[in-house]
Amino acid sequence: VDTLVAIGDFSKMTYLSVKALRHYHDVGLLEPADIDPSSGYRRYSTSQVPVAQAIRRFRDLEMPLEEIRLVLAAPDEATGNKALLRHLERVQHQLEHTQRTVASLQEVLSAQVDAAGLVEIRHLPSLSVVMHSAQVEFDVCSEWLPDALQHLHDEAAHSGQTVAGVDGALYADKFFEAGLGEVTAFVPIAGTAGSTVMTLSACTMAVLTHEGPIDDLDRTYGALGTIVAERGIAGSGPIREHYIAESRTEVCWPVATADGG
Amino acid sequence: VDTLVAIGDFSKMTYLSVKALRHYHDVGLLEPADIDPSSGYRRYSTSQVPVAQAIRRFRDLEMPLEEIRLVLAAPDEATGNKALLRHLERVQHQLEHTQRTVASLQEVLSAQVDAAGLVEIRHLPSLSVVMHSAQVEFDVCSEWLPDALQHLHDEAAHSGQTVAGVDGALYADKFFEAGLGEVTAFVPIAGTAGSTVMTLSACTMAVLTHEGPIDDLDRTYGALGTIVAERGIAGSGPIREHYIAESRTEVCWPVATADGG
DNA sequence: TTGCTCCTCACGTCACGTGAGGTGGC
DNA sequence: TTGCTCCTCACGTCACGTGAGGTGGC
Repeated sequence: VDTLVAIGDFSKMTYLSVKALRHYHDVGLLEPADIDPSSGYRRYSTSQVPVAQAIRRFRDLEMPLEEIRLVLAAPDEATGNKALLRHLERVQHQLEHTQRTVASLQEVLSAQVDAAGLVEIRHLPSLSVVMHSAQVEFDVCSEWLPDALQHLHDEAAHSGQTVAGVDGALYADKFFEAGLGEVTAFVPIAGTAGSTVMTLSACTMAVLTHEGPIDDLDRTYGALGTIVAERGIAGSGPIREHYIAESRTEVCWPVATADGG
Repeated sequence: VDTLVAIGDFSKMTYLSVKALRHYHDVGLLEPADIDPSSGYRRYSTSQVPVAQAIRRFRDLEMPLEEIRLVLAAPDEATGNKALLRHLERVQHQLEHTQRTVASLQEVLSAQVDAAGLVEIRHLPSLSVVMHSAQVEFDVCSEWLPDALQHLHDEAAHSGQTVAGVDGALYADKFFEAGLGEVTAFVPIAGTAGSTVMTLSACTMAVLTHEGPIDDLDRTYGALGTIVAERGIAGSGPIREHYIAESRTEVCWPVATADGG
């Protein structure tokens, strides 16, 4: 009942290149309905047109072939839709990020911020916190962090602990340098350490407050790192951020102290 | 006067991974300010922070490294901005396309269009036209075609020719099958062939009218190709489109005729 | 002196694209 | 019979990432 067509015709019906179709066959994403045993010619059924067009749309949304395979092979529609929606959310975030990047590009191309007078060397006292650490990819951190902080707040409320300060996070060097590393979300808690409450030890850091769109946070990192390097006071340890308000973030850069802290 | 920092610190100041920084050095996009001759250690100047951050933003916008190099190496600002704006236009188109794709995804995932009753076998008479052919990439055709048609209209007006029909284009098989092939834009002209006016010879084609968003044009191709294949009337030659109105396109698929036309 | 940072290959990844060289179908 | 379509390798591309194996700096 199905009509079979050669790969060239199927290409025109789906807007997928012949090379792409052969690749999808190789990786088992879209198998031809039939293969001529003597010539090896692929024959596609016209009933495969819709799935091929769906694949093309997924690829237009930059969905990886493996994810497309999962969506198409989902045992039920709910499972497939869940994976699809997760990807669409990511696309949506990417879209918004791109638009903000375009909007702020001119500003960024102008000269570097001069923030020398705004950097403050601050002794941060030790702090009782609930915390959660994980290996996080740079690209997904902006999705991971709010979830992690929300969880910490929920747990604190649930166990009757009192939040006693502003949310924050620690970022291992590798997180920046390799694009993947340990990130620790923390929420300050009143009282002293116990089974769930940990202590962040005191340290001295150079602090610069970032105000404005979070996409420009790198500019504050650049300005702060520059000043620490110019003064020759670089220390070691994770970078720390304090989330004062929606568009107000303190960036804390480790500096060396006389006592080696 | 410049302060030099190691690659790890520069990574944190710019949000570029160490691997990316080394790669940019290898390809000559961003050279360290200094390289230790004995150890090979790269040293970056804090004054390089802004250009590195600009590179990161360009990459966020998927600008290829070669294009970034051109923007950064532009002899004057106008030249660089021109290349940048061209890319931003492409990004903007991509953004809009992605948003339309997301919006129409549900619809597309439903069953294939049944257009059997709407396909018409039509004998297209020979036609006097002004035309322009070029090798066009699939991805840029929607930008190329309006320009090409506009040029043809301008030339026709300039040489006193009368437009006598609706704009159209021919698409070689390779355009779809290899993602790159000959596309011919044409505008019908009153009168007969001369030095600039050519003749499209008569042919018989299966015609299906696409209505609605242009992003769904593949669905009409799929439906039309399916019907031609099912009836076993496939012919050869380029596919032809007629641009009747803003969201109304006739798709013409070559069919075989008794006389071999 | 001990780690830690940094170095250079060499190879892998992802989704195809690019030929080369050859056979099958109408 | 002649092209034209289709086939299978093998390798290239782009922008890095992933180790392996080793040296330098504080």
